[in-house]
Amino acid sequence: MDGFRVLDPSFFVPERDTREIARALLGQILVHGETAGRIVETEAYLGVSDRACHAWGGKRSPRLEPLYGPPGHAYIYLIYGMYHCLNVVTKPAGQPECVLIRALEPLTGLEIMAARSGRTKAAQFCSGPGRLCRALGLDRSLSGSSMLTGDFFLAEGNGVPEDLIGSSPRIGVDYAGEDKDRPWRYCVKGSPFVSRVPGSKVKSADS
DNA sequence: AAAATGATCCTT
DNA sequence: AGGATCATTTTC
Repeated sequence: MDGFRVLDPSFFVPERDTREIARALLGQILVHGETAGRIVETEAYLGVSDRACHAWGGKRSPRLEPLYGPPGHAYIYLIYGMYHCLNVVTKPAGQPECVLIRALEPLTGLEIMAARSGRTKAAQFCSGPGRLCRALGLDRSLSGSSMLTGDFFLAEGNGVPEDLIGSSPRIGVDYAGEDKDRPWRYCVKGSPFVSRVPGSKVKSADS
């Protein structure tokens, strides 16, 4: 049932730019227990100099500690009192950069995802950061854990060719001033599993 | 101690 | 367009 191979730690070499990692994560696989999906949408958050990043200005708090941890670790937080968002730390400890995973194409455990989400269309199970955490059963108890080992991990996929990757401004960061329009959101072009089609205001996967 | 605030999603 | 819902942060 498994057959997923954990992503090699060299994926997170220190000199690799977080935006490049965000692009390279497209087409890789996110696994938690019996559920798994192919990453089709990501956003890069560039640490202390990025006003949209939680660690902007070097801010620290107990919630943010995982973001200052080693690459390949998860930073998961609760948003709006009801949804969780999953980020992958991209840089060595002390350098708080990460990639927000925004959407997956469901691969395994479809019935579990359907039950958790209360939905019937697979295109709606994981099309959004809150949705995918709900469908995979992720919450902040997993924040700070490594995603390069265990039953919650990143696995090798086929990647996505450069010409199939689109970029657009990040979602929901209007507070970020001069950084709010930076095109650091990446989507697999034409994928029906992304949260919103770039350029459109409306959710793509909703009926 | 109290108030404000979300890297969202769902319903009207 | 507005409400749900609460951990975390900010303000008093």
